[in-house]
Amino acid sequence: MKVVTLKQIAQELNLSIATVSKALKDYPDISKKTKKLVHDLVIKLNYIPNSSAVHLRTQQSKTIGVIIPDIVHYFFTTVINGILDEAEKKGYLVIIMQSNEIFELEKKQVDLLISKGVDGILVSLSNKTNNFLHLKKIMNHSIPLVLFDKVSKVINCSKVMIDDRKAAYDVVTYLIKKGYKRIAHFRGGLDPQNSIDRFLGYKRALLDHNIAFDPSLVYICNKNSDFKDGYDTTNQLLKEHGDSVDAIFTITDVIAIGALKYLSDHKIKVPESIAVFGFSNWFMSSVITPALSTVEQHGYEIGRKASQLLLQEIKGKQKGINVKPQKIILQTELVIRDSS
Amino acid sequence: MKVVTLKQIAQELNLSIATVSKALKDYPDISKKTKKLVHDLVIKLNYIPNSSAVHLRTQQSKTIGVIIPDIVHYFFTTVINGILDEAEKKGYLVIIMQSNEIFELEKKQVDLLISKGVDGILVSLSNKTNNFLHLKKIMNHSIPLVLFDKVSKVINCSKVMIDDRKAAYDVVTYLIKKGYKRIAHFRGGLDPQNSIDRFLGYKRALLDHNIAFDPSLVYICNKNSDFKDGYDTTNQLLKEHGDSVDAIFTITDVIAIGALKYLSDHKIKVPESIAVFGFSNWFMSSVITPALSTVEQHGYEIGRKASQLLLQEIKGKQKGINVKPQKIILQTELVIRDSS
DNA sequence: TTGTACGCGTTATCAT
DNA sequence: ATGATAACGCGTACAA
Repeated sequence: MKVVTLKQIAQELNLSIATVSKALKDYPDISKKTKKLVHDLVIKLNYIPNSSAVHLRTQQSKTIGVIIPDIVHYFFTTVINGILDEAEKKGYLVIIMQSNEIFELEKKQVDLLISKGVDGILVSLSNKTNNFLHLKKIMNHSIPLVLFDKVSKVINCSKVMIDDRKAAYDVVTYLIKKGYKRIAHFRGGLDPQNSIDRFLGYKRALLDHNIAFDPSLVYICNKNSDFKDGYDTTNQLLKEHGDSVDAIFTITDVIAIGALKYLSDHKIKVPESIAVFGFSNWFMSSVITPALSTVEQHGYEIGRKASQLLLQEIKGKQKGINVKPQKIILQTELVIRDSS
Repeated sequence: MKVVTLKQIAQELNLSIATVSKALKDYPDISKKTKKLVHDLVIKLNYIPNSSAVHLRTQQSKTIGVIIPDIVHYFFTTVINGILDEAEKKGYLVIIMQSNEIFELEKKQVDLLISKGVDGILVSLSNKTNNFLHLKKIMNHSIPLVLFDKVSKVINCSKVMIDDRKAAYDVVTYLIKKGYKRIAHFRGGLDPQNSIDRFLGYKRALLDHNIAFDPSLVYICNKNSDFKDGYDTTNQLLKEHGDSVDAIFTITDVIAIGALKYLSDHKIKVPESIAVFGFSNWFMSSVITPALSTVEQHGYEIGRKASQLLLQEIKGKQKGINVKPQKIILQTELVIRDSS
């Protein structure tokens, strides 16, 4: 079956391409009769417009691009879900690219998306991203850009995120109120903003409640950011601090679950001997025993909002309105379960 | 910053568009001097070719489309990861669409992808897909199509899948050899091929080992295909069969974990009183207590192979070679842990 | 060695 | 009510 174009339809009906095109777009100056003729043949021949041609002509690709560090991550998966739903509703397609936490890749992917002529771009920065020329390039091309989750303070574009510092503060305050005093923190790397912010929230909460901040209780736990990291770091923690520690606050649920596994393997009772508190509310967290206390981060909502914002900016741009960058901070909530 | 086209470059250098274009493509009939001039300006102005124009001209979009039922699924996530890696390697972009297990959506998404002019399409069918005209349409447009995981026997295109029947057969045979005799099966819906095949493998294994097949031990467990289904169905199973049952084989790990949770909540020992066997080797399965026995399905590999196959067919088509549909069946393996 | 001219499929303005 | 025509940006056969 040959691919059907307006031209074929026009020939078949002895009409001009222009007329067919207008008939399909329901222009008022085309007769009912012709419109019906065209519509019927279009259905019969299964005509599907060529979006590249439309794109070239209209300067709209009806496509947005997304760059995320890692798709195999429950949290990102929920975000993407939100993005897809919102985009789909407005008739946009989504190109997804994975930076694998590699800065060079992230840069290349930006170029690819620009070359594709996407109408807008959503980015969650890789942990290794430490300069932002590629984001500037996006803005220089006046392509709407929205950062989500892993954002940078340096770039002046719309952002959708949570208040990591506050969330961490709330966790640690909760633990302190519950009577825990020696609270360890398994943090992420030194660069990512959310790793920094969660750490700062942790520290601030301690100080605000007159508990000395002990740097030796803070572990960087980002080898692979997986469950084994949590397992191994717990091992190290207990070796270095014995049972003086009475709680662990981890930067992700996966790491918390690694910690729980270690504690369970070594018959250390949770939360009696040590409490564990995670971050993200990975749905698995409610299923394990003991169920994990954690922070609900509303990934789907983050994706939906980011998509909405982007689509708004795209629309604004097309209308020639200059939309100001917005910063949306979504609320988080403590989810208290059995591990704390 | 205005968007840069070949035209701008040409004007700036007082050359024709054709010369600039050829210089960039390293045509032998362009002088070194001109090439250097062009390249330098291209870098300075940050020229990025417009892919829609290229697409229109070359009939290649360097883009493939993927339709999957549900992205928030560890298994699919790993598949997508494989797809992205392979596509990226060959310079292809990936448009991901989610059917949400809705047949109507799946059909619409096929149209969208065709209209986008993707060079090829990968589909994992929704559970509710019961006719295949939309897939036929893809093939009629002579767009390469590869089905993966959830495939249909009716359509004659390339497929990448596992042998569900054999995998299930292996599981049940293993359980029988271990001494389990009253083995329940929590299956999926009646339509999806892999649900059917796993069930058939289960049944065949029983019969081959002289264990009567008892239909009352088979539960359809697909309300949401989540952990709660497993929890509730286990409840129902025990209510109806008491402790005569000594093993449960579930269609997915998530459901198995729901079952484990129920058993743990009710102090029923696993595997002493009841063994549990899952399917997929979701990475969480190794972390819970007791660690879940399951079937490794190699999702990443499925994605990689499917992508490879598709890219091959695309290449073949462009060379005018007619590539025969291939069927790749990837090996599965039993992963024996503590729950069986 | 460089440039001219055409076409990919569509939209939209302006004639007829 | 319909059609001729130009334009979007690029690639390439052919002419100069």
